[in-house]
Amino acid sequence: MNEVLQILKKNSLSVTEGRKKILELFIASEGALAHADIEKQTSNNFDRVTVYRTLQTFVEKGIIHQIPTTDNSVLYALCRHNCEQGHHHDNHVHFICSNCDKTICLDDVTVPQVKLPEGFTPLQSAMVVTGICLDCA
Amino acid sequence: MNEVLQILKKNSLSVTEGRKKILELFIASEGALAHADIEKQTSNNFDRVTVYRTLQTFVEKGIIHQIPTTDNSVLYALCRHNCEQGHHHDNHVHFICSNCDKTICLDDVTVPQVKLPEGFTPLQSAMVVTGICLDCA
DNA sequence: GTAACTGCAAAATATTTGCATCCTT
DNA sequence: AAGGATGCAAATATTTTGCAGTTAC
Repeated sequence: MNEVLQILKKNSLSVTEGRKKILELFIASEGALAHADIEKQTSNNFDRVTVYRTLQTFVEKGIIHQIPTTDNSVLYALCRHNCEQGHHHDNHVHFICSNCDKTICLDDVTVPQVKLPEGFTPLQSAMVVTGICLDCA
Repeated sequence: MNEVLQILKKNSLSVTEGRKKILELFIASEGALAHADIEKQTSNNFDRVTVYRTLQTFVEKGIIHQIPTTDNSVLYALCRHNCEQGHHHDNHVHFICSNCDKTICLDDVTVPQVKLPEGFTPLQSAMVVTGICLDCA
């Protein structure tokens, strides 16, 4: 059984063309995708609304996670490790290339712990590094 | 001369009611503000478009910076240290309280360096920690 | 007086919702 | 067959742009 089917089955989602196609895009892409990217590559096949709803479902199920950005776009990427429904373990660093604008999940770079001031309790950390990526160096 | 005027003068911006009011909001707020927050607190005085343009100007001048979030909102906060036009030094950690939803700049907690894979050159780092804040503990 | 800032109107974009129809299981 | 997923239309929300009038310096 291929990866796409496995993921959908595991999360008890029905297997539909739209979900398969969008999952394939994520698997094919090294990095993260914006809603617009996905829409562009599926517009002949699916409605924009379907893309919205599919992404929302995937986030809820813990299949993809959202990546923080400073502009007002939202980026999504596959959860590679340990994500369960309602409880993301998205503790790797994201890298945004200021040259090619691609966002890359550095799965092997974990977000370091920081010491917070007295009284603050951390639950989750996210880190985004901007710079020049491997391909643009 | 008060702080608001100082900031505007230093960045050679003309002193207008809108800019003064918005800057005051930032200074009064411990944390970060969303466009919607600002609009809510100024809607009797200023047009929504003015808020957009003022925030944009402030970001360009390095007076405020944008904070990455995972939902698709954009948050802004005053740059306390060393920000110059076109070159933000926004290297402190941001804390988002999952209880009260406030975003707080932890100015004294600097973003740690991470070791990136071969070939990646970092230029800037941002870090967002989610958890329970001082007031909600 | 001049350049810059603002408000208003409107365009362009992005997101959400309702409902009828179709597909997966 | 039944529940869930999709497409379409339309309602909302968000952001941008143009231009005329006003304000700061």
